[in-house]
Amino acid sequence: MMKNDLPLSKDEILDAAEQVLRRYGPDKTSVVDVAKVLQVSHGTLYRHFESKAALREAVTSRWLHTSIVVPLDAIAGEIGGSSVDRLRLWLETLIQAKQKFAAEDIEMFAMYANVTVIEVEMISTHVYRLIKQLAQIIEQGMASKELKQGDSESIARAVFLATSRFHHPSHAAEWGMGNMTEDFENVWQLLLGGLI
Amino acid sequence: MMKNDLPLSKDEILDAAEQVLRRYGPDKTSVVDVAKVLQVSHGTLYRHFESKAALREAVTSRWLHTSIVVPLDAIAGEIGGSSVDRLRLWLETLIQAKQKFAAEDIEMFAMYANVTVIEVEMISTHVYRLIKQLAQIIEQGMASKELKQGDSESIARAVFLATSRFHHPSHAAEWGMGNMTEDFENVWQLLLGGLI
DNA sequence: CGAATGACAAAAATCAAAAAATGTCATTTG
DNA sequence: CAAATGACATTTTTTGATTTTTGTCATTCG
Repeated sequence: MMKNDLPLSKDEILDAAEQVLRRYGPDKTSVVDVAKVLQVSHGTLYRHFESKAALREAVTSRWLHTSIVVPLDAIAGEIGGSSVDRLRLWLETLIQAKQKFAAEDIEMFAMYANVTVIEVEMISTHVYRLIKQLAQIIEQGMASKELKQGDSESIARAVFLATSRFHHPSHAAEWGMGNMTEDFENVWQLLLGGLI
Repeated sequence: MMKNDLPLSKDEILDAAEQVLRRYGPDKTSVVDVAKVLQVSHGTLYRHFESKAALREAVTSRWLHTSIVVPLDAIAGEIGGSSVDRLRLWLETLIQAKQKFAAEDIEMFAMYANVTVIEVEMISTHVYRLIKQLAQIIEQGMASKELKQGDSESIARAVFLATSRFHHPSHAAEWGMGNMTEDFENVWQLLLGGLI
């Protein structure tokens, strides 16, 4: 029983999976539920994804890309203007996006937090991409003498790691408790001293 | 049925609890198990601790104090010598202690990681104590002009937060994966730039 | 023939009954 | 009489039987 004659695409499956996931949450979502939405048999989904884990990873990966990587890339890709400002904007955008999703897109964030623990490979790739963006900003700053010279990628990684508490999902419980804004401001000032 | 005529002390109970906990792990340890070791009835323990949670908290608190706070206090309390060196030593000692316990004293570390999530009050007190130690080192550095002037406590807090990834228990899974040593070195260099 | 199906075995989640643990307190003990 | 007990009600965990879900693949469909 197929929905229509068009062949089933990966993106259609991801759309359905994301929709079901948002409705039922990551724990209560089964492959059969996803298949039902698409009006196909669950066996069909296994022609497109190796396993349920692979499907979850794909959903998370796409979500991370569109809601985190793309917006940040727009900032990192800008040319001209102050690198320091752009660096700060990039970090604030990352942090706000994570904290906003943790509060509002709860089911997706729960899945992402889970995947972070399980799918180490996929997450390191994602993190590496983000660090590359940071390095891009930092390189520009070095070129314009706005920032101290140094190995942009090491420094980018250090900046990313030093701000983990504000964007890593395993700290989500602490967000919204203390003075996140003030804490970030202090860390930023400290890092800035090492950067300029 | 008492072990002997001496009245039961809190420390005796904590010793027994810690022993049972190390043997069975935090999940499988019951108040009755602890009472059995002490050869008293479990009701007796409730004369000394309000609840099982309070007992767990007390065990964790004592463990944190002797294995983390005291050794670090020795470093923070030293007088003379380079503050930068002491600061680095303090951080390395904290990080090594945490990572060592995560690997070797698995049951106690599991309980501590758990308590970190549940007993927010107790952990903030502990963290505040550590930040005070850091501030002490930083103040000395400021007095001797080794470090830039500034609000020592804000800076201490920023240093602590910026190094979270290396000592916060919710990152324990990541320890022993990548290049923790190199990553810390890079973060340290970055922070140092902001400090001196 | 490529895409989809659905029957099936194996693995995992669920649920309700049973067992164990927590926490209270009237009573006992030294 | 201060300290400890252990019987008891309540809550939580365990257990094992049952159901659901995952993943495979021989067969069907267009």
